[in-house]
Amino acid sequence: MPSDLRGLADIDRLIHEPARLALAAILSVVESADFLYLQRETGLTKGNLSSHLAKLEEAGYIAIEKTYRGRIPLTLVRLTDAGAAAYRAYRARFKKFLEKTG
Amino acid sequence: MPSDLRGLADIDRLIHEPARLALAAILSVVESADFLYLQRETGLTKGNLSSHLAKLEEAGYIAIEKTYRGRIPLTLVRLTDAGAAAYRAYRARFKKFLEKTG
DNA sequence: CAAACTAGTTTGTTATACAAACCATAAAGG
DNA sequence: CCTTTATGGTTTGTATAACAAACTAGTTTG
Repeated sequence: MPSDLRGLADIDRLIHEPARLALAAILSVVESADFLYLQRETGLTKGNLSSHLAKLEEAGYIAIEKTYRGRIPLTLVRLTDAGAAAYRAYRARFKKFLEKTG
Repeated sequence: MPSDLRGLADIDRLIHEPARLALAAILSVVESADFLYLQRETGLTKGNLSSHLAKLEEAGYIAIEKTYRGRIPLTLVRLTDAGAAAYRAYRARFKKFLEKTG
């Protein structure tokens, strides 16, 4: 039991943050999503979404592809394998916590 | 589904923080605990434990009683009703997220 | 009586999340 | 045209935050 609690300390903070957790949850089921879709779904401002995406990209959890729809810029985001694995691990870790402390 | 994700944004950050989540988990099952016991269980330094406890106390989630064991100071901590309710709500919220995004 | 231990708190640094301002391009209106 | 208005973002600034390290105060031990 104690070890389960201490384990919380080294949970993946990158995914633990609610905004990014929501992003991971969306991206885990959609192949890819564009910036504005993510903004609508999460309710984040553009600024915050941009910086959260930057962090996830730095970590290698997502890949960002900047392209165009016609001549309007379009930013496509998808979860990398590493990102999907991190998300799964996070969920498993948290689920275990909820069960053990049920 | 979107509404479930946006709901993450207003999850209780005070409890969401892993160190405090561990504290809440412990306190939810022990009636009361002293400072050093909490430190051992969580693996936190005294400084961090002290400041996390201060935050939980400010929020009214815990009550701190400073007393003595012989002539050695002893800090006893227990979850308030509000704290217990917040912890339950947090768990319920997160459990729902895990289920919906399963 | 000095060293070391117990039980914490205060202080300082670094990182983080969020909001607001900014920038570039494109379509629309007069 | 050319100047608003909308689209699609990025950069910048600020207030909180977590964490570690230093400090305080009293106590026991050698």
